[in-house]
Amino acid sequence: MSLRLYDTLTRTAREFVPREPGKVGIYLCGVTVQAEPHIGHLRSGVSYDVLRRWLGYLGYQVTFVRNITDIDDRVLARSIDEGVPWWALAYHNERILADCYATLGVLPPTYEPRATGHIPEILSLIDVLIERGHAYRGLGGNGDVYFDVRSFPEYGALSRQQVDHMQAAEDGESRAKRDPRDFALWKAYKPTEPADAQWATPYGPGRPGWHIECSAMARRYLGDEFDIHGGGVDLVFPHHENEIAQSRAAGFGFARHWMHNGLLNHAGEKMSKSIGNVVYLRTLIDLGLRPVEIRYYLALPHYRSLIEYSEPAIREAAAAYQRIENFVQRANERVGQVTPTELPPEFVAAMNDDLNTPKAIAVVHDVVRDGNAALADGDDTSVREALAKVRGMLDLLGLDPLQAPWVSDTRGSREKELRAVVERLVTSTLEQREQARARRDYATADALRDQLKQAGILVEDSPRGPRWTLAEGAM
RNA sequence: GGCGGGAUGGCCGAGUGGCUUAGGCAAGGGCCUGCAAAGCCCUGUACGCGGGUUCGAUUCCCGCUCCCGCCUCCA
Repeated sequence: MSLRLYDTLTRTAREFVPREPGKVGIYLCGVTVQAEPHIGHLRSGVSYDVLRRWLGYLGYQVTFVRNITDIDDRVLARSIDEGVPWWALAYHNERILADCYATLGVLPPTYEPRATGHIPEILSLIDVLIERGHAYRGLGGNGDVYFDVRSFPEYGALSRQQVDHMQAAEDGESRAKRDPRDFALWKAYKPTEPADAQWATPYGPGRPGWHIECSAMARRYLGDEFDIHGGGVDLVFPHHENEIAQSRAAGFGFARHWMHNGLLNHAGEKMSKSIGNVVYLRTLIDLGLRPVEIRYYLALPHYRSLIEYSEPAIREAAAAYQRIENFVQRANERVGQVTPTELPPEFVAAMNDDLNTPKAIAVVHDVVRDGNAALADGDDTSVREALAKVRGMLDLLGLDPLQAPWVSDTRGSREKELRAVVERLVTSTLEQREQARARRDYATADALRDQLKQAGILVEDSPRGPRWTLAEGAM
């Protein structure tokens, strides 16, 4: 069974055929680091992380490039507002972004290039476009360089727009353009911008336009042609359309497959700083949600569907994840480490069908149910089998509770010792409780259980004796 | 105005021309338990509205309503 992925260019789910057998190159439009990322940005990160893990499962060697836009109008504007250097602002937010990704278990990309680190690549691409007659210097010598949309007949193919039907941008530079729809490859330095936000070039001092960096960096790390290009649906036009125009007009094959994730809305609108409806990762953590639960929430709906954020919905997702996690913990206590087994075919089929994670997770729940029944029946063979399957599936979604980063690393800390101490204390109390239960002194038994609960420890009885866990929010 | 996506049971969320019509959360009933927790079993009977195609449509076609996104910075 082969992987089928929806391709925005053809508007169909197509079989994924790598350019080179066994290898996949992916370019994902990352984030402009003008501010702290919100969970909408992070959703995109999680979606493509699942894709990447799945490609790895299918045996591909994945080169995953996710860029950082560290200079653009907004970064500069904000740096002036805040009175900090634009590069300091960008780096500060880049660190927060990296931290958020790590918190949600998003694997680091193979490369994470920054726009400002690729000025030479950008300039040489612009040169090629000028040479080939697809770009020109701003009329009247304004120092900008524009892409000539009319020179590229395919323009509009991705977004299915026709140049003539587009609303012309009414920016101040329109008089310097041959056509109002032409877009800037290079932007001349303006005195209102930070003095250090400029590079000397044959066209005059300035900085790159937004779209050109992706064309330049994708080529730098993935070559003239590569497998998959991804980003949010809000990037289809103009950003990705312009990338295609730049790269293909320059003579490169560019992306063979276009993927776009759905957005995350809040209060009926797209989450965005300017609308003011943003929710941050830390907001959710302050709500008592654990990162793994947040990841589950973001990974559960199909990547192309819209998520309308709401607190009840994310809490519900947390409860659903806990059900899975409960099984994994219990089963692990019973049978311990399991050897990886083949994944359920329904799971594989769902993932191969344009990454149908809701269906795939339904399979996880099905196996969890069987596993719970096996646990109740004391059928360790079946428990072991179910656990291996569940953990295998969860691992590909980045949700295995027994895998990093969800298990705490106690190496070199005293936490391990602390745990051992708690273990001894709880065990001793539980022994007293068992003695009380044995003599049918339930008042004492219940008092001991309540005492532990007060301390944040939940006790459950089973035919195999009591079991304890840390209560939710025991901190 | 142009281009796209969507409306599924109390809620979240897949999916399908008919067959026992995902999965989860919540709810009710049962089992298990000293009680509880966890778990297992059972129950609900949904596809925005109006037409059409069809033996049969939630699923295909047409129209309508409403929502979201893009066309300006945007994952």
